[in-house]
Amino acid sequence: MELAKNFQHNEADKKWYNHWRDLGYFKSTPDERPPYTIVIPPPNVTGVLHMGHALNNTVQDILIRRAKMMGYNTCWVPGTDHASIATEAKVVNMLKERGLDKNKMPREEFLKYAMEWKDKYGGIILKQLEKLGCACDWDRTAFTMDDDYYAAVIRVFVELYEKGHIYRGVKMINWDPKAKTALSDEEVIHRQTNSKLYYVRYKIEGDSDEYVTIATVRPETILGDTAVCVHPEDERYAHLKGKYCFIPLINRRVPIIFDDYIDKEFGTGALKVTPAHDINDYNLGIKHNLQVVDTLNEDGTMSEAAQLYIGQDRFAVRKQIIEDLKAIGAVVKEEDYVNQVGFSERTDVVIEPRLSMQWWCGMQKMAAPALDAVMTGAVEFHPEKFKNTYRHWMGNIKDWCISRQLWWGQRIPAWYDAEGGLYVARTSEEAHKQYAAKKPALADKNPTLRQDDDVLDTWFSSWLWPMEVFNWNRSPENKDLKYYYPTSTLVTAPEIIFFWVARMIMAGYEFMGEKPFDKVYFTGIVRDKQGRKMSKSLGNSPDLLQMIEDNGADAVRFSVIITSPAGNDLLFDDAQLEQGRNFCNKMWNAMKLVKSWESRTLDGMDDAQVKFALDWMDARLAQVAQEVAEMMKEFRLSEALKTIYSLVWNDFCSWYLEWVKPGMDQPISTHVYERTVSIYEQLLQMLHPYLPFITEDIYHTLRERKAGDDLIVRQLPVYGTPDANTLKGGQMLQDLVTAVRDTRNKNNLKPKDKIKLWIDTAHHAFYEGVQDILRRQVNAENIGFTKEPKQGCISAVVQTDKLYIEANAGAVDNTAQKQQMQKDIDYLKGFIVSVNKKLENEKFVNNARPEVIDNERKKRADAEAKIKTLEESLALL
RNA sequence: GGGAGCAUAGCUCAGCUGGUUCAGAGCAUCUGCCUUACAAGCAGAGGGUCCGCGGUUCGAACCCGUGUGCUCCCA
Repeated sequence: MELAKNFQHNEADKKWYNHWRDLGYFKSTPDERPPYTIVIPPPNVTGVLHMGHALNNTVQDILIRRAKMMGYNTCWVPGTDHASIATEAKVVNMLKERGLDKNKMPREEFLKYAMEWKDKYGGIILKQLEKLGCACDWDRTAFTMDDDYYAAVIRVFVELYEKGHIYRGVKMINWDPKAKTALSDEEVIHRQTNSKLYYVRYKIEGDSDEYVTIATVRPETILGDTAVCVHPEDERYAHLKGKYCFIPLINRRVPIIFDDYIDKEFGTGALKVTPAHDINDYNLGIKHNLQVVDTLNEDGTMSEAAQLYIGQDRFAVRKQIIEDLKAIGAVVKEEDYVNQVGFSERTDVVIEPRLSMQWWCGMQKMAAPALDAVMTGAVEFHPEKFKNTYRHWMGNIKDWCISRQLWWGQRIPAWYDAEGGLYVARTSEEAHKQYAAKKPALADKNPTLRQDDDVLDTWFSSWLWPMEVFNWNRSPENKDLKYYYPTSTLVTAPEIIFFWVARMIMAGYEFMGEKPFDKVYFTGIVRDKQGRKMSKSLGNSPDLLQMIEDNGADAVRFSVIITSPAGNDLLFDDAQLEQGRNFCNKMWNAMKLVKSWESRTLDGMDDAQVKFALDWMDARLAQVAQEVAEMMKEFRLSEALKTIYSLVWNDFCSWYLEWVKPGMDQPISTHVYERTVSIYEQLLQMLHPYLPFITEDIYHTLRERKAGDDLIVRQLPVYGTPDANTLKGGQMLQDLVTAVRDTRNKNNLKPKDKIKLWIDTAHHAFYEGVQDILRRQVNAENIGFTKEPKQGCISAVVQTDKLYIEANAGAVDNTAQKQQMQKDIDYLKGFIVSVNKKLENEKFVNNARPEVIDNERKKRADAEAKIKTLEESLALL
């Protein structure tokens, strides 16, 4: 078979993904093996694959594939999240394009459109994950609005209500005037914003022409002011005790109140109090029994209660009211001011604090075991630093606003009767039963109970994800749930530690009595070369699918992992993509080389000459396997990949293959060939979780495989302890080769110029074993041993061995070499001085550990020996 | 305002319990090679005040303090 010049990723990606899937390698059913389970952080149905997903899902795929090769029964559950706000907005837009209006259709009709939209677009992102190579069990694909899932959410709501965790109440909430819904605190993003601080004076009641001046960045809320507050110890205002002032433009008479909540230094020290539109003002209002005037409509326009500007947008009014206040001389001054403004995570509009009746979930009780689990390490966080963040949030946790004024989502299972009575039940029938029990007299009059219009926060459904994807609600004792739960590892972004991770842990303990996962690995954030977060608005997010198409999934995976140290942000750069591509090419070429030997094998050849290479490569494999295992335990994926990369490129390609390479058209020992193939297979195994496609492809190209012999399921071998001497010998051999090549370079000897190499060494046995390799690697005609300096040769030193290079070339210029040797000698002498200082220091000898002292002595002895060798060689030059 | 983290080669980062064979890797750069798998390559090389200052210690990239700069989270 003629092999392609390069790895053809387009064909291979498709071919092997289908192969794995069709043979059922992604599927999992409980058996006697230990499980390794991951539930995908469900991407939003509205989304398309971006770099963040690429990183997150590549990490999960690596963990899954590695676990698969280590004998675990791996189960990676994919799925999507219904994303209440985002999806509803998309569907509303779609309707608008078709000339339809959500507000003019019944709820059921809207939901039909929404479901239609979800069916059409909701699966796109999962299809894209296939392109990346994700080994998900597609038969288990879940969705947070599936019927069973929906029922689970309702059940949880009812149970928590019955336990007293869930309640209904009026509180200050974060209102999104675009989506026209309440949001939880976590859905508000605070951003530094350039604003203006306006100083406005309010006339004091009475005959005198006295004013009190307040400062505000939201002048439109003046119309909702119901007091002015000052500090009780502020002498400037002491005389205003018991007085009233008038809100300008509308002349509302409001009291001047005193409270030590006030910061005397801020603004004028006098605060306008708007209980309906600021949480702190609201609290002040309760304390001082103030009137509440809600001046905003749900869409962010002014309400009738504002008296002025009714129906105009809040930001237009902000400008207009200042003009109008100026006209009556009420504006004292204005200045630039930088403050934090809350924006909606989904719609990016400015959030309005607003008093509103909503459903709340009490968090304190559920937080306790969840906090404990992470602090004691029952649930491990990687990197550990996130434990701090978690503790801080859990320690200051507030009740969760779970109702949303939307239709797309689980509708709140609460019913109201005509008198305002409330019934929380899983079904309408049950609600009616409750009603009948409570009001038997009215029950047979066929009462109408009205269900709450609102739906639940999406996170109120996704916090059940690790249990509900295994059908907790339908059958809590089912064998999948028992086998796969708690799941093994959750891989997610630190930005949703509160939204999701914390709440899943709470739900796990609350409903399962058990944590949802053993470990959480937080990946970094994907940034561009300049360190900016990748985002749609910046347009700095590359087209991932195109990137996969152009470079292959393996190169993309390589690039996102190689630059992504555990838990740190990832600076994405095309250079890494190229590195990944080059690496694939390198492996392909190595395969071609090995393949070219297949037809040249010869039984019974004497392979003593290359035995060292085989032993050394085996030792390196064992060593790296051990290192990689350690790194993977700590989620140091990037380091693990770097280590394997270097093993493949340097150890295997640059050294090993050269060491065993037969001469032009020469045969290769069958034994050496077989061992080489086996070594390559082991490298492929090690690498497979990171670069699944090319490794599987090479695995099958390397030799014919029986059905079912696929790399994805081939079990990793168990390696013994690598032989330290062999490893040391390999290093020595490499040092020798490099030293001779360097010397040749420095003396202008061309690679083709033949040399003779003489060695003065005490380690004959070692050289016997590697002589032939060394000879070929430095292109020497002959290697001999000597005890005497070789006159007329170029000399070099490796450790304490002296090398003499006899070249036919003309006069050699050894000035540079002399300088280098002298430099080395000087360095070593300095080194010995510092070691001696230590060894002569009584405090060091008395305090340091014995092995440290021994090591220092050994360093000194080694350095002395080396100096001696160097000096002798130098004298010769 | 509260909390967390970071600062090491041009860039991205390693450097676990302090011990000059410990100042490292990859990429980039430079030099020489179209050497019989690979120029998407091979062989070599250069490159650092380990952010500043102070302290602890026989000894500090590493520990402590402090300053500066940056990032993130929370209010």
